[in-house]
Amino acid sequence: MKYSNQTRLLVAVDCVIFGFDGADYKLLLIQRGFAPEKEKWSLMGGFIQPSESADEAASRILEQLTGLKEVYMEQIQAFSTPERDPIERVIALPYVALIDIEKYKTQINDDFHARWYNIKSLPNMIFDHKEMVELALNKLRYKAAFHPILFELLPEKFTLPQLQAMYEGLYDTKIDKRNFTRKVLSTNLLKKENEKDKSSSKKGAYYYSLDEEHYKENFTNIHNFIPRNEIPVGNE
Amino acid sequence: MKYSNQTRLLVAVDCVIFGFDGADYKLLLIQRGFAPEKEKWSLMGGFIQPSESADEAASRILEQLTGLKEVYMEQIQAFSTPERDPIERVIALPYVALIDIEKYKTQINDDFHARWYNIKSLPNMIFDHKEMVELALNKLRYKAAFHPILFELLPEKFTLPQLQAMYEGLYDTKIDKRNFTRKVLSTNLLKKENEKDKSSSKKGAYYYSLDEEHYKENFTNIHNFIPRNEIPVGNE
DNA sequence: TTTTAATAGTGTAAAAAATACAGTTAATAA
DNA sequence: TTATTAACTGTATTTTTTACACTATTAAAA
Repeated sequence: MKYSNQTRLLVAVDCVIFGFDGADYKLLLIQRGFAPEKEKWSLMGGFIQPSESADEAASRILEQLTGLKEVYMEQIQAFSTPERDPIERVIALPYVALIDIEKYKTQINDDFHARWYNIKSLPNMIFDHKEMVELALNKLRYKAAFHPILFELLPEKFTLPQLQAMYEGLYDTKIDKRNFTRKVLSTNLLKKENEKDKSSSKKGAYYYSLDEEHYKENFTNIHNFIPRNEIPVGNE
Repeated sequence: MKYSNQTRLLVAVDCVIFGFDGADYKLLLIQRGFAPEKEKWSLMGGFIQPSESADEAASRILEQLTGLKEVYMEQIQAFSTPERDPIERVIALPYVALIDIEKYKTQINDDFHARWYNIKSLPNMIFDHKEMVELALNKLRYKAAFHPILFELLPEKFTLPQLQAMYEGLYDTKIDKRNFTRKVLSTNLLKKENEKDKSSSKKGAYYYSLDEEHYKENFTNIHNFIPRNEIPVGNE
């Protein structure tokens, strides 16, 4: 038994995969292997299969490209205009994924000719993928203003200067070091390690790591790492 | 030309339509007119047609039931588990809609046997519609904590006690009247009218209305009408 | 006419949070 | 030993938020 006289459509998920390399935000793009727009740059995506939910499809597709499982992903608004794909109508469910850029470097799947692009100089992309990236970035800026999601971009151990650079990069602003440190440490989300990162200064900066338990418990709480006047006007 | 060897699916939008009657939040439900689950309560929904986007479908479906156009609507996360509809797989895109309950009362479309239910005593609903409502409520609570969206539920003229009752109802809490008034008026979103609502007190409460221009300009800004400790842990 | 009752309206002091701001420390390299 | 470079740290001020209670208005009742 089926619903009759209704049109069925292709439904795809597209992964907007962000990384942070210590200085810049990067987006992982692939070179599309098939027509139309063969060899143009594209988000990694795929059609939802009969056996899987959208979340499962997104995880599958992310793993296919990066080898990574259990990645922080979040669905954003569907893209659904009838003509967005010239071949055939496809409803796209975009997912924002935040990964530790180092974890991907080890596992390059050459099948897709993937490449990290600086988000400030993105290539032309197929269809409406650029819009998806813009929406994803707005969402990320909005959400990161209140929730500590950016930690997903960092390796297990990181320094406060790295953390601050990550926030400064996302909002393209300078934040006062003393105020930033105070706010971050007051959340008790971080544990100080007895080890320094000497790679970027003579003095060296202490490593910190996430207090995983506290992090999970307080993930959905409202935090405020960035100054009031840098909080973006909200797209969500 | 088509994408080959891919499964096409039905895609529906479902409208989670909220109203506020001065005391309680209400949800507009319909009695499903066809199998399966005929006569069970359901969100108003429908399949996306070939010519329309999801947003357009949601607007069409909302108008079909309520007669209202240009209603505040927002898409929330897709529901996509393969078995959610027993007849056939359907991907559902739920939309939250906020309407002035008075505007609907005048235009009851009897075809759907629609009814307002208090959100505190919802009937059994088909499929996963209850989950959609829960998700929509969480989203509403979260968003309304930072953005002045609840005004969409009020008529053109409303009083401060009404406004406060609406916020208190959503968060199921009591808010200090003086602090609430100060915060609300400091946004300059409201214009005081020279007229009182005498229906709920002898003294009468002054009507206020939205300063439409200021409202639209500041809609996406971050506001804070509710006390810090009532801000919900975030689902978004 | 006076009293009662019920809700609307209003201000201030204290606490908490956010901001602005600059000198000292540590370690390597010269 | 000195110079260089980035990490680290504290306080005073401003802004925001909170806590808290009495007066005003008017219709209805006495």
